[in-house]
Amino acid sequence: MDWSKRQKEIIEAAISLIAQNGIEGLTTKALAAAVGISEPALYRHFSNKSEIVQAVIGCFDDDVENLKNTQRGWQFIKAFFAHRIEQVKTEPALANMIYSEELFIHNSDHADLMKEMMHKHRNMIMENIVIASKNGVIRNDIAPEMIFRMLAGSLRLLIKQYGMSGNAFDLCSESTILFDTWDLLFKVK
Amino acid sequence: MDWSKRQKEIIEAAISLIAQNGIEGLTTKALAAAVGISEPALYRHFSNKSEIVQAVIGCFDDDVENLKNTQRGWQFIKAFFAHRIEQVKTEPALANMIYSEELFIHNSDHADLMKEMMHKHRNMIMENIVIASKNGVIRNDIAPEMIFRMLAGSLRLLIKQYGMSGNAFDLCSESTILFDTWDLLFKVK
Amino acid sequence: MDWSKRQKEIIEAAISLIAQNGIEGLTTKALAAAVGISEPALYRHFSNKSEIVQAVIGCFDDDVENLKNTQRGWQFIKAFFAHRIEQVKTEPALANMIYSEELFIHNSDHADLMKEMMHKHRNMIMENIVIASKNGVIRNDIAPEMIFRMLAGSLRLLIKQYGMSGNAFDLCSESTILFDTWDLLFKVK
Amino acid sequence: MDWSKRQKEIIEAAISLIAQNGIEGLTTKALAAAVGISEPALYRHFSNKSEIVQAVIGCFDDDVENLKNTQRGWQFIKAFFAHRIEQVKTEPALANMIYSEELFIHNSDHADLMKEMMHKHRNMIMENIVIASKNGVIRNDIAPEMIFRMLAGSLRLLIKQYGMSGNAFDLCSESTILFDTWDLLFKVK
DNA sequence: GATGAATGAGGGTTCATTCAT
DNA sequence: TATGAATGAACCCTCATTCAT
Repeated sequence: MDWSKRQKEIIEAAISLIAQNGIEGLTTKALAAAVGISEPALYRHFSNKSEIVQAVIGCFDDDVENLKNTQRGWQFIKAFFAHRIEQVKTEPALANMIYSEELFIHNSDHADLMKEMMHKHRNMIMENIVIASKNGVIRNDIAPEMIFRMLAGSLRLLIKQYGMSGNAFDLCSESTILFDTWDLLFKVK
Repeated sequence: MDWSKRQKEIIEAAISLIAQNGIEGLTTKALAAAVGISEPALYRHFSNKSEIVQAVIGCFDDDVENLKNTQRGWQFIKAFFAHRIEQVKTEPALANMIYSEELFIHNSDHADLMKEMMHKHRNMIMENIVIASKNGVIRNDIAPEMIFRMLAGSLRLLIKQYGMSGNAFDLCSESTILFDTWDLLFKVK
Repeated sequence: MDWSKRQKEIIEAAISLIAQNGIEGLTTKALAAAVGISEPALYRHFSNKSEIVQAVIGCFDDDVENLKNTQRGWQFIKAFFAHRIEQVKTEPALANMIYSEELFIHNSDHADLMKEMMHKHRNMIMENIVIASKNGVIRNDIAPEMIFRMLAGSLRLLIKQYGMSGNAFDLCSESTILFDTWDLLFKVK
Repeated sequence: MDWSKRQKEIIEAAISLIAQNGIEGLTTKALAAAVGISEPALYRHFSNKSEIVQAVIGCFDDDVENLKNTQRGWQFIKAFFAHRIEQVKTEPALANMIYSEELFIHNSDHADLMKEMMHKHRNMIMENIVIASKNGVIRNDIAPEMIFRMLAGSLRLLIKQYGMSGNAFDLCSESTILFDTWDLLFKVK
C-alpha cells in the first residue's frame, strides 16, 4: 500500500495509541489529538476507523515479500524472525500488539485480514522448515508443525515479555541467545 | 476467593463474552443480559465492572497452589502445562483469553494483578527448570530463561491456534505430541 | 400499539418538532429537550430514532378501524375525512405532516410503512365509493379513482393550507363547506 | 434568473437528489459528486447551499408568466395544470417535490419564497375561476375557493401518486381523464 | 475556475453507573 | 434482592463552509 504522508502519520499514531492503551485506546478523538488535527480531518485520509485499523494490521506484513525472494530454508526462518525483532526495535510500540491477535480478532472486519496474514506467514515458515529438514540442515525427527510452534512460540513470548516489561531489557542480545538456542536444539551438527 | 452462586454465574458469563467478543464485548448491558438479570443487579454482586474483570483474571490462577505442593522438577512443569490444557478443554472460551494479556494490561486496575500472576507462574516454572537441570533430568547447556521461553511460548501458541481455529483440532493429541517433543529436545536420555 | 406514558410524551413531542421544523428538526437532542429528559433516556423507551418516527406514522392510522366497522358507503367517506379534520383540530401540529409523505418516504425504514398505510386508506375509501355508487347514493358516471382524487385531494389541500397559514382560519367551517360541495357535486339528488 | 451552464447543472443535480432522497439527501458532498466537481467548487457558482435551494424552488415558477399572457378563464386553468403535468413528464424527479412544501417550508430562508409563489399561483387560478364563472363557462353555485381546492387538490394528489408509485402509470392519460372529470363536474353544458 | 485539507457544530448511539422504588 | 428510569461522558461520523494553493 502507498500511503500519503498524513496517512502514515495517522497509522503511526494509531500504533502508538493501541500499544499504550489497547484497542480501546484507539478513539478518533485520541487519534486526532495525537496527530494534531481535528476528528473530521481523519476522514479526509481514511474513510472510516476500520480502514485505519486495517492499515495498522497491514504493517505487520511489511517487507516480508522481500525476505521470501532472497532466502531459503533455515536461513529464511532466522531472517524472518530477525526481521520481527528489527521491526520491534525500530518501533517499540509494536511489541505490544504485533502478536496480540485478540486486539483485532473480535471485529469481523479485521479478523479475516489478520487470520489470512497469520496463515500466510505460518505457511512460509512451515515450507522452509520442510526445506531445511530435507536438506539435512535441521533434524527431521520432529514434525514441522511442532518445530514451528517451538520457534514462533518462543519468539512471540520473548517479544511479549519485552513489551510488558516496558522495553526493560536488551531485546537484541536476548534474541541472539534465543536464535543460538534454536541452532543448538534443531540444527544437525 | 469465595464467590456466591450468582457471582460465579456472572464471572462465567463474563469469560464467555470476552472470549466471543473481546474485552470490548464485555459491557454491563451484555453481561446482564447473558446472566438474565438487570444491569443494576450486577452492582449487588460486584461493586463495579473492574471487580468483575479482576475476578475473571483470578480464574487463571486456580488450582496452581495444589500443583506446587505435589510435584517438583520436570514433572511439575509438565503438570503445570497439562493443567492449562485441561482448563482450556473444560472451558474452551478460555483459549481466547488465557494468554491474551493485552486484553487487560491497558487498564491499570488489572495490569498489576495480571503481571503479578505472570511473574509468579514464570518463577514457579523457572525454579523447577533449575531443579530438573540440577537433577540431571534435563540438559543443562541452555539457560533456564531460554528453556522457559521455548516451553511456555510453544504452549501459548498452541492454545492460541486452538482458540483462533474455533477449537477446530484435537487439543489433547496435539498437546501430547508437543510434550513428547519437549522430552525429545530437553530430557537427558 | 400500546405506548407507555413516557412513550406517548415522546411521540407527541416528536410530532410537534416535525410540524415546526420538518423532519430535519427531529433530532434526538431537540426531542430529549422537548420531553425534558436526556438523550440517552430516549433509548430506554424506543430502541432507536427510527422506531420513534414509525410510532409517529402509526398515529395517522388511529381509530380508522373503528370507523370501518360502523359506517358504509358515502357515510363512511364523510366520516373518514371528518375524522381527519378532527385529528388536526385536536393536534394542530399534525396539519403540517399528516399529508407530507415526503417527510418519511425517503427513508426505506419508513417508506414501506407509509405506503402500506396510504394504500390501506385508499382502498377503504375506494371500496366505499363503489358501494355508494352502486347504491345510487352518488353518481356513477365518474371513475371511482377520479372521485377519490377529487375528494382526498381537496381535503389534503385544505389541511395543508390550514397548516401553512399557521392555523389562521376556521378549519371546521371550511371543511363543512367542502363537504357540502362534495354532496353537491357527487350526490344523486 | 439567468443561470450559467454550470449553475444549471447544479440545479438539476439538486432536484434529482431531493427527488430521490428528500431534502436530507441534498448535501454538498452528494451534490458535488453528482455534478462531478469538488465541494468547494460549488461555492464558485452559488454563495451557499440556501441559494441553491432557492434556485430549485424558482424552477416551479418557470414559464407561468407566459401562460398568463396568452390564456384566460377556464382555458387558463386547464393550461396551467397541463403545464404542471408537462413539467413532471419532462423531469419526473419533480413529481416528488413540486407539491412538497414541507421540504422547504421549515427553513425561513425558503419559506417566504415558497409561500409567495403558492399565493401567486393560487391568486392567478382564483381570478380565472371567477372569470370563468362570470362568463357562464363554469357553474357559479360553488365558492371559487372550493373549486380551487377541488382542482388543485386533485391534481396535486395525482402527481404525488405518480411520484410515489415510481412513475408507474401513464400520467398523460390519467391527467386527461381528470381534466374531463373537471369539465363534467364544473362546466356548464 | 478548481481543489485538497481542514474544521466547529452537530448527528445518532452506547457506555458504566446511580437512585428511587 | 431486584429493577425501571435516568444520566454525563464518550463513541464514530457527517454537515456546510473556509482557505491556501
